[in-house]
Amino acid sequence: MNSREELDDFVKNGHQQYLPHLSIDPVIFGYHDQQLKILLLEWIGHNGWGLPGGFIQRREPLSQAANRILKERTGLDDVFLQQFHTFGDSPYRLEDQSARELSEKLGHQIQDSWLFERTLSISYVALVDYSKVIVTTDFFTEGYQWCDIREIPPLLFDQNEVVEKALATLRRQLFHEPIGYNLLAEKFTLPEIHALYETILGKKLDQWNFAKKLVNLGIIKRLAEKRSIGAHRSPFLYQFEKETYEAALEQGIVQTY
Amino acid sequence: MNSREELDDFVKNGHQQYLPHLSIDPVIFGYHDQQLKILLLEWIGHNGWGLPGGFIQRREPLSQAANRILKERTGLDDVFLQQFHTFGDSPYRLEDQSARELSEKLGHQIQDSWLFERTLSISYVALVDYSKVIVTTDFFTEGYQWCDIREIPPLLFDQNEVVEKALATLRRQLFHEPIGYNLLAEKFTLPEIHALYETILGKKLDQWNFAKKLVNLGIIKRLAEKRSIGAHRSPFLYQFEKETYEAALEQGIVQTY
DNA sequence: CCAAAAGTGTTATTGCTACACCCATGA
DNA sequence: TCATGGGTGTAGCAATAACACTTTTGG
Repeated sequence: MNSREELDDFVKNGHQQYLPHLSIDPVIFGYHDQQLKILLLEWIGHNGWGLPGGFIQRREPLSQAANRILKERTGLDDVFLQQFHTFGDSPYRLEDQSARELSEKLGHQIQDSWLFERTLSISYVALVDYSKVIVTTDFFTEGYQWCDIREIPPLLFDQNEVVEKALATLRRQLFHEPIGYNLLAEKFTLPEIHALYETILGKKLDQWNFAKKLVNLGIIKRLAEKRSIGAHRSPFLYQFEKETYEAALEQGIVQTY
Repeated sequence: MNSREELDDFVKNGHQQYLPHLSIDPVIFGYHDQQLKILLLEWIGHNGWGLPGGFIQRREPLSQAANRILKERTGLDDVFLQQFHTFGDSPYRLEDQSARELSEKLGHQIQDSWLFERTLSISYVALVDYSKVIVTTDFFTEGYQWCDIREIPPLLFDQNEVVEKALATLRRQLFHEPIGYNLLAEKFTLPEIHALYETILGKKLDQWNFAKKLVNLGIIKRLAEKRSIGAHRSPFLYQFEKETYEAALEQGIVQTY
């Protein structure tokens, strides 16, 4: 996967397998232990951090490509993954400079490559448990970090803007879908989901009101069981209400006048 | 613009000017006189209706391309236009069949064209006053209709799904932005904007509650003036609050827990 | 003065916020 | 029995929905 020959071939002939001018760039949020981070990859040459990305195979459905790319980088399947915007305005994306720089870093002297052409970025948000992720870097990257969302460094191209919009999307979705699906165990306690929401939203939420709202909206329901957590009162267990949520997905939010 | 030579050239060499594999397909909603319609174009050969569309010039920013395409078809500038999804999953979009059919209809025998390749569709919603529109068809279309949204016929490719999602987007936006901006005069009456909202949402709204909410949200404000409308009480005039709305645009909807 | 259109008021209900308070548990 | 974390109640306020009511206007 990483030999120089394969890389050369990818740079020169990748467009036979992949659609040119398009990339999929997922912003992968990782939650664990009340911390929210995003996955950044280090470009070869140590000159900058950027989002993971990938290309769409010529006959591969778009959403399948997004899932494949997520799996290639994280090893994970079946997580929250949602398209949120296609970026094609930034001046950075209009210049071939970016890919040319990359070429220099690689030590290649390639003048023509599909990678040097203008590329629009179809962006997705993903949300995973980063303690379960095994990161695999790609051709152009050789290191990674899970970076706290409050400490994001300047990224390549226009990706800081992409990350911002991704976070806004994630926060909005929180109110309309059971996003914690793959972050919490099948049965979870109120304090657990409460911490998750607080961390993603970046603010304190009243426990009681929070619980009442989630239950009222029909997103979660309380079970009869409790969990023993040692030296304290045993919390009830909850589950996501999958039917309610899927119905809500159909309709979207129905605000009324 | 419509000669056979030009068309031939476009089919054969258009990819030198435009990005292949990508199209912009705006769903153009037209409102007038309490009717909501969408613009459909008739494919050459009278075999089906579809959405207007266009391609992105190689060095043209995406949003500029969307605006250009809207202007080319409708003659209008500066209207509500918003990207909502990039479609790349439908089986129709994966087959080259679609463009090949088109070629047959054109009477051409072209075997290879960038137009025959897989194309992802970056879709936009637009909202215009259809009484102000002068429709111009493109290379591949030769007729048009403003079709009531309740009577949409089967469309080409996966475009029925696109239209549905567009309408959902439009209805959602209604609560977050002063969408009527280009549909109503600068100063308008409550009954006018009320009718607009009812028509777009497809349901009755209580006048009084509606007005109170819009004013509370700070989207519109009442002026001191009234308009004389003949044999009835003179309604007050209102204006959009542009500052409030642009601030709201930045933040998105801030739901709280 | 009447019909139609526009605008106003009022109430019941719901939901949200912000607290204060009580319970369970093992050290 | 105490510290800690978990769960409950409620009062006050704001938003909402439904509906009845009043005002304006030209004919």
